[in-house]
Amino acid sequence: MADREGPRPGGRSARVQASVHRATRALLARMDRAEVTIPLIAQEAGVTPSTIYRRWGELGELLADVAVERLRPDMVPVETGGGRGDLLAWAEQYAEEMSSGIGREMIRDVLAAEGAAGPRRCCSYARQQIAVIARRAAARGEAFPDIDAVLDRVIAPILFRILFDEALGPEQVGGLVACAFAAVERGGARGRVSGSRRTDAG
Amino acid sequence: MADREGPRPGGRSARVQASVHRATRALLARMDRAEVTIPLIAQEAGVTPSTIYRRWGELGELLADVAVERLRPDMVPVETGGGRGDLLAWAEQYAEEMSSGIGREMIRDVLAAEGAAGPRRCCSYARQQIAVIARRAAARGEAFPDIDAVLDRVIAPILFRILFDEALGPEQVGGLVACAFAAVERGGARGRVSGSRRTDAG
DNA sequence: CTCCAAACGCAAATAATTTGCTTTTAGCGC
DNA sequence: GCGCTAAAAGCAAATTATTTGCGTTTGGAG
Repeated sequence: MADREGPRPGGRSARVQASVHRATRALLARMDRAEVTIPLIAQEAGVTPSTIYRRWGELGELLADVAVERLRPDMVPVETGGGRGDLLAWAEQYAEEMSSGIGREMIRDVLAAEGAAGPRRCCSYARQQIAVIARRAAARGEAFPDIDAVLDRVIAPILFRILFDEALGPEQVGGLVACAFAAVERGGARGRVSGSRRTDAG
Repeated sequence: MADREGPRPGGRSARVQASVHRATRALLARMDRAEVTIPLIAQEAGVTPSTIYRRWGELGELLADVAVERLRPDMVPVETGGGRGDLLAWAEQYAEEMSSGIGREMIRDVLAAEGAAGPRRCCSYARQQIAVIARRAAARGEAFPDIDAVLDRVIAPILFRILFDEALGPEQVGGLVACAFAAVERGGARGRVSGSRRTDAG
């Protein structure tokens, strides 16, 4: 649970980063994304543009940085009494948040950035949330699909439809959750059909 | 099957568009994406930058335009004798192409552009290819999953892993195809678990 | 053939990005 | 606590990209 990559929280560097992030969020809320520029953000943050250029390189990297931070889950998944209900509730909320205009923009910002670090962090956020639900289910002795099966069968379709087609509604998310559970309830095994996969959670 | 959105093929407008596209592809092949700029493309295409700015607005739009065109399938899915084999072969090739460096870049370019038209076109390309396979299977009297089920269970995980995590190998793609067929072979019904969805292909 | 509107070229004006150099500041050994 | 050092920030000039107004070309319609 490292705070940020800066040297020390409280130092000037951290202060600048926080200020730039805050300014970016403020501008993003106030105006269209296409009109947000680095000089604008710099002015809003009370910082010179070259500072931002040197630190982030280009606008896309900064937007991705801000988006990843906003995408970090801030709550524990709600408890409904059963693993399936937990997953359904979480997935429905996830789909709704990601389908919103701002959610879609954040995902695209994360994907547009140069490296693969941002997308992976988002993936690991989802993994962590699902892991919490899975752990609770296991503690109750319930069957629960493998985390990667949930990623493939629930998260992947949700994001795919948002990015490439049209966002799914709650009912269709329910179908995905049912599909994820179908395999577990059929065989005694985990939900995954094919070969092994690493099980790290980020 | 419209050719392009231009007025007429052969007109000046179409010639310019073709030249710009060609120049973009050439530069993309020759140098890093981060170094490709509109003035550079204009020079390579023998066109003034303002033409590109007025037509595409920004680099991202042009890159997306070029990427969508490159993503358009240029072959009919190979026939293996059965729908399942057809789907497996097609999905494996699709996963491999999309996992490559250039494939990943094209997907990201398409997603980064402003409107939703690019991503939708890519989605409909996949739909069309799957529809071809499904039609062949139907002609043979075989059971075959609903196209949307294939999108959710095969395409979505493939793209999700490429974009957010780590690309799947052929073996794992096989697992996805098996999953898509599991529901069809279980019930007599289509592969989809939940409510209705539009069935347009394009 | 002539006209019209859309698309292009050109060049000036504006805005963004890069860069060299100076100044500030956090972390560290004394 | 006190200076030292290196990383990060500020500043301003230089470069590069983007926008824009206006004249010219061109494809299509009457």
